[in-house]
Amino acid sequence: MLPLDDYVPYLLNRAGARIAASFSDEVRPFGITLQMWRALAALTDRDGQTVGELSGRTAIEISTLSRVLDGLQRRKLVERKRAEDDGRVVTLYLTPAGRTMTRRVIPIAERYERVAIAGLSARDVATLKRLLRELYANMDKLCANRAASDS
Amino acid sequence: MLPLDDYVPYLLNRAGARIAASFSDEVRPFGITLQMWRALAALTDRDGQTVGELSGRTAIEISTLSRVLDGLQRRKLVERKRAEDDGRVVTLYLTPAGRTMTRRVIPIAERYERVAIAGLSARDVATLKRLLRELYANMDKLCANRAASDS
DNA sequence: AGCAAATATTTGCATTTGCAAATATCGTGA
DNA sequence: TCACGATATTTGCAAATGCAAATATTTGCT
Repeated sequence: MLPLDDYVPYLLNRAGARIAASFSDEVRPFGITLQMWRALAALTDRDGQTVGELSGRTAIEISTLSRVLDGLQRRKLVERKRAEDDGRVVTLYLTPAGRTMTRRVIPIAERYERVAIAGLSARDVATLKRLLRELYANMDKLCANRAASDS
Repeated sequence: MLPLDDYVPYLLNRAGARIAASFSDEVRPFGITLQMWRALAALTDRDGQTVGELSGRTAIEISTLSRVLDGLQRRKLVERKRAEDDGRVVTLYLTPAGRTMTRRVIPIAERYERVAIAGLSARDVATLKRLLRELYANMDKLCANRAASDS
């Protein structure tokens, strides 16, 4: 049979959905959505990324991301620049207001990290992070294979 | 600063989004969505659940779930029954067609489990499952606290 | 140089989502 | 028993999402 509580994708989805819902509530007062925050955070981490890179890093579907960026741009938190060397590519930069927004939200994000891993040992947390990264890499490989076999 | 690749909610969201997107592609040919599958799987695990219970178990927002159930009912995969002892409650049952659908999709789900955890030791997998369950419980506590303080 | 294929991003359109309000039923205390 | 608050589910409506097609630019081939 199907032991649901022992099935990794289910556990992952469920935990992810719960934390996403809570965090959405937290950033709403700032006038941004969870996806907007995820894009902002990824841009804070590294400036000047392209839309495609950002999509890969955040796992936000690229056309969705394009509209998330519309919102961020309208709110003057992010700037889009057409790259000079390759006119197809759009590079993304935080505005000063975007940086301010990030500074304000980071404490909340840090609180969520603490709440999420409450009661876990440092060793467990390190393991969890490593495993989530490996899992992501595994799914990436699958995507690549599927893309290759579609052609 | 914000070491994004070391931040649990981000890693979780990212891995969850990626696996969800791939799995959606897999169940689409069966005419169902990922959320429909998650509901079906949870009902296979235990029959006769209420809408609220199912929402809690799947972390699908309850009004969304209500409409997911509309879809499942229209496809004759799930039946809604008003409970006899409490007229507010709706209990949910798989139809034979629902059970057939589940039987067909389970092999795909099992393949995804294998792909997701490829390269991880049995010990690591056990740890991952335990940690994901604890994390979910932690977020549940947070939700409960927030709900209490809102009143 | 010139054109077809490849790559990056955006947009059209239909579906899905979720907050808030509505609806339906139950439980409790006067 | 009759209101009134609590609980369970559904629905209204606006926003978010994602597939497929459109657009814009570059690269490779001749």
